[in-house]
Amino acid sequence: MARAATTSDAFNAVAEPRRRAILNYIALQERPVGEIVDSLGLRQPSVSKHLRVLLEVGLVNVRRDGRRMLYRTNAEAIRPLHEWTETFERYWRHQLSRVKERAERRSNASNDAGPQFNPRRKNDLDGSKN
Amino acid sequence: MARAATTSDAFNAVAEPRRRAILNYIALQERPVGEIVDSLGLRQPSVSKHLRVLLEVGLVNVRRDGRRMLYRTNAEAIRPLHEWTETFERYWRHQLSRVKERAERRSNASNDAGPQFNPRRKNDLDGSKN
DNA sequence: TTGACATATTCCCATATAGGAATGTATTGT
DNA sequence: ACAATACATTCCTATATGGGAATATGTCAA
Repeated sequence: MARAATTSDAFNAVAEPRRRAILNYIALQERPVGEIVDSLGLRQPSVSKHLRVLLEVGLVNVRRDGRRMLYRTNAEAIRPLHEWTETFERYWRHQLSRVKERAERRSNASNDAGPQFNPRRKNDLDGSKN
Repeated sequence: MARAATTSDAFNAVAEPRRRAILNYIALQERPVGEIVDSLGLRQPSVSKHLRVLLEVGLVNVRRDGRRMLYRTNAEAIRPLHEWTETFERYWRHQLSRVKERAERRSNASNDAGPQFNPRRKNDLDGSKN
């Protein structure tokens, strides 16, 4: 299977940084595509495509105004993300102290797992086969 | 260009629902991989791969305990997501009322853009030569 | 050492991008 | 009708995925 579609939910849709930038930009006021293009320095087709994704997952609303299309963030659709992240809020409150403890212990003995992320290098230099 | 790597940041990493499930599961207590596998009903290699992604973006920590690897959510890494979504909180506070207004206006006249998402069907049935 | 247990990694592949370029469509003004 | 404006869509392509299956790696126990 491949990665889930960007249009499958808000989580996937906002994974793309430009889409977040767009959402930020049109959160307060509805804006025509052209303004988004100019303000964010993206190409027009690119913006249209991003807006399409955002529209499909309900993260923005549109309204036509003459030849222009006015888009605006639908903040309500961001709420699920907010709520999911919120469930972790109480954990990081507690963890701040715990991290400090670790750092201090580390200055003495070394009984931990070492670097958090230290994968075997892809091209190792020793002569091991494979 | 293709989509950004799942390991490029927390936003991309948590776009995958199973990774969120894992983060939820190991938020309170560190757990060995096998428990995650059993509890979430996923395959072991799959869980290992997801944990690898989460580890690369700092969303989990690991520690070895004998033959087992104990993983735990690093809530601190979720904070950026929380903060980003938080900036929209004040918007949905205001929008609840606005949505209601719309719905009411809709019962009378129809001056809006119609359905929010109503794309041209992919395989149209009329004889138009594309 | 050997075997069992716990995890990690590799290989293969169908699928979904996101950008660039080109083109299509809708709306307005003349 | 026609040109201009504002967007949307299509086509193409390099790239990254996530699952399945198989295999590798690491650790403990006898």
